[in-house]
Amino acid sequence: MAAQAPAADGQKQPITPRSARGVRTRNALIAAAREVFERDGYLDARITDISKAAHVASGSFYTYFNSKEEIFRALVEQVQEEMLHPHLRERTGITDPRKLIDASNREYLRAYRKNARLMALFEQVAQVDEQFMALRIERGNAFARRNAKLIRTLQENGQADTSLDPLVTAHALSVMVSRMAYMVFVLGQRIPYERLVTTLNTIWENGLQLRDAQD
Amino acid sequence: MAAQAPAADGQKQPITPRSARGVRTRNALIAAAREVFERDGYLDARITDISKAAHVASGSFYTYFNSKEEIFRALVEQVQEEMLHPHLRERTGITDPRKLIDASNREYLRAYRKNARLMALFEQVAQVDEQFMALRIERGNAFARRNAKLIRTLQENGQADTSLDPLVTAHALSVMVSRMAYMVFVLGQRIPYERLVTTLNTIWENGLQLRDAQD
Amino acid sequence: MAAQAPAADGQKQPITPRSARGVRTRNALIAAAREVFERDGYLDARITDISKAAHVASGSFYTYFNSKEEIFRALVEQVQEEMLHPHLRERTGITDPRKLIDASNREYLRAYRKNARLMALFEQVAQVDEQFMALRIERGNAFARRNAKLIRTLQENGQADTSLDPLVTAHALSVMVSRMAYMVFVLGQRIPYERLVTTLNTIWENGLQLRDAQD
Amino acid sequence: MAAQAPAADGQKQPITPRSARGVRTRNALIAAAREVFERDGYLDARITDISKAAHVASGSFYTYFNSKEEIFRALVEQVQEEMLHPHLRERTGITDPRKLIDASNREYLRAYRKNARLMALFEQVAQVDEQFMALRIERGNAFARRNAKLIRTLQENGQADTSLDPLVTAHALSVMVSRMAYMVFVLGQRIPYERLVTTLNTIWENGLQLRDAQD
DNA sequence: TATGAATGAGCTTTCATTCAT
DNA sequence: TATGAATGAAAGCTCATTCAT
Repeated sequence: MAAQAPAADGQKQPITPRSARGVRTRNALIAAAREVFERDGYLDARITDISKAAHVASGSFYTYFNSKEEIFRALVEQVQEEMLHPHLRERTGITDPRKLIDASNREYLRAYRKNARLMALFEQVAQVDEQFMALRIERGNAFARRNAKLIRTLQENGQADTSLDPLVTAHALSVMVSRMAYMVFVLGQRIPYERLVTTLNTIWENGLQLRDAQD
Repeated sequence: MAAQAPAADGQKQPITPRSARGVRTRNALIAAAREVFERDGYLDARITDISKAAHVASGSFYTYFNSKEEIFRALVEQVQEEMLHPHLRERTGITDPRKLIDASNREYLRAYRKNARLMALFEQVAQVDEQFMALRIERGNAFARRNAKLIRTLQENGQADTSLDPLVTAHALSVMVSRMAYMVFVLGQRIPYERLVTTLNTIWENGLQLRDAQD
Repeated sequence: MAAQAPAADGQKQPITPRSARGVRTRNALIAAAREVFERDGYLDARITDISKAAHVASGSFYTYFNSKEEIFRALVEQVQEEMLHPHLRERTGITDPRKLIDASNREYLRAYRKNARLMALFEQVAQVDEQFMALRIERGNAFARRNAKLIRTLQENGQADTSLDPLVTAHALSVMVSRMAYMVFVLGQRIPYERLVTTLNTIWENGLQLRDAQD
Repeated sequence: MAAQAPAADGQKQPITPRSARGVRTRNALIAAAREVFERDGYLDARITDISKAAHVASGSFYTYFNSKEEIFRALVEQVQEEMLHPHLRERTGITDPRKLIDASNREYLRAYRKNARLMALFEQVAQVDEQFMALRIERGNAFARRNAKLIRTLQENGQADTSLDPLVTAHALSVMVSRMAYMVFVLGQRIPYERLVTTLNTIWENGLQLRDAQD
């Protein structure tokens, strides 16, 4: 009958801010975290520095977060809201596979380039934090499943190589794109943007042996 | 604290063992490092633990290495000797592109699977140590350049899609394979081995639009 | 170990206390440092012991200082404020050279005796820390220059041996006094105080061949 | 009846070399110690470095010495033999006080300058090693007693100021000379050599109010 | 809520000294 | 005697986390 259980499960007290000031402080901390993480890397970022960057006393950090992991997760959530779009097909109505592939790749690469420092950070954290790694894996799987469905449809329509395993293929083509994005935008491999897009598009299309519908 | 400069004759002391016993100890340390790194991860590995695993006193570590980085590098060098093979084509005499692709992918995936924990470790360290990352990039570039040359030849012989940029394509197909290896053997994505090989082979072949020589 | 450079914004963290409590702690550390330095000597003093003597945790030391050198320098500064007096002549109005010499020597020896342990410490640190040695040299030079001026005036008035180089003489007579102070008050050479003063006075006077103004 | 007691008093076994090789090694170590001490300072000198400089295995050090102190003492002894001269008066037959003072000061300053690095070292070690400090004190006292005797004689002959305490005066004039030598030859105070000698001579003579014998 | 100082576990690193060969 | 590696006690220093105000 208790409307609100008293949160307490042995942990401390990370608050959900009640006052406007609290909200501001919490947001300042998240913004500062992003700044410090991107500048120093996740591992070298000290909680102290985050507080300092947020112009907040070092102890105040613990009013809202229990650890570096926790604020990182908060940061990820916030960023995700910004980066999350409804699915391309639904959004744009594109049905031509070639156009869909092109649009997807372009959208992905553009977003990656724009948030390159953040993506580098995610890559780093995945190597360090198992939970975050698990999150990425799950996200990758979901994405691959979606693409697998598309491939399967194309195969059924006689538009794609039926010898390919849809799910494995979806994984392979996805990691190819994301890894190239990493190589170019994070590691700085010098490949002109348009050539990158075109090449990836072509490998997708060739790889699937995409052809126009038989109808 | 020191009135005078610290004797400075370059670096510290790490020696190359002169006695048989020294060689044994150094090797024991490297073996222990591998064990500890694979078990605890690079970041959580403590020098103390490496010494302990090698059954030597903590200070003995510093007889041969100055830091975790340094012993890691020594480990990499040692492993590389084991893993380094002459190039496949030269070694096997295979010239048929399909067979070459198949043989390459099989060899790579087999080696990756066999050393999966080590590869996971490398992935982690690359995120943490700039020098090591640079090393991998350079190695990746060299590998891609070799493959690009092969692709260019195929294009010239009319055996491959000439609209593809050879170097970018080489990079893309390489990262696809290596990243899938990571996904399967390190992250544990459940994909049957043979299906993995076949799918990757097919994407390579399709991707390049490989066809038999014209003549 | 760090992939990125360590945040680098110059030095480390040593802060100037903002709160009253902070001031107290910092002072407690300096007082403890003096205690430990005088007891164990500069070299054998461990930072741990200073913290212990100040009744703070070992890490608290680093809130205010980065090293033993640094706290030593803070100690010196604090002591200097206590020991610094305006110049004797200005202060007392004494003009008779004999009286001035007597007053100077007495004042110096009294202060030295009072702070003997500290002076011993300074002597030790000068042998160990180049910066501190440099400081003392400069101070000695300034003192000698002042005395040299006095000597030059006396020579011009026909009250002192004109064959003497004023600056070298000033140095020589100064080190004589300070070194005798060290010998007696630090090393424990048993010379009655009054005899010490009288002898040094006489050597000064004789040494300069001091005589009454000719007028 | 035991002709040779077995040395053992709980300490280890520092040997007096029996073989020619042993003598050579021991001497090489002492020479190397001097080199390293002068280069790095006493405190920063590591036993390891001394062995290295002597081209001897690190463990061999302990065949001849138990510690840094011990080899330092051996070094001092060896150096002393080189630097020890019979007393000036006996040696030269000089009796004129002025000439004697001049000869003494010149000899002292020349030797100091020649061995400046070593003298700097002694100064440093005295601040660190009580036994060595005691040694220097005793040596200084002996020297002062000798000079005091000379002063007393001069006073009795009416050639020196009888108001001076001979022993304190001897100390004071001695430390003046030795400290000026330190200042010039170790600390690098720029005073021309001849001016230094002359000034010190004059202060001695004036200080004692030296005059020709009355007879 | 905010502040900023205090805490102390945890790891690194050095080197004098020992010891098996 | 000589060798050169092994040992391990001692400090140093960092920073996440706590806490009194």
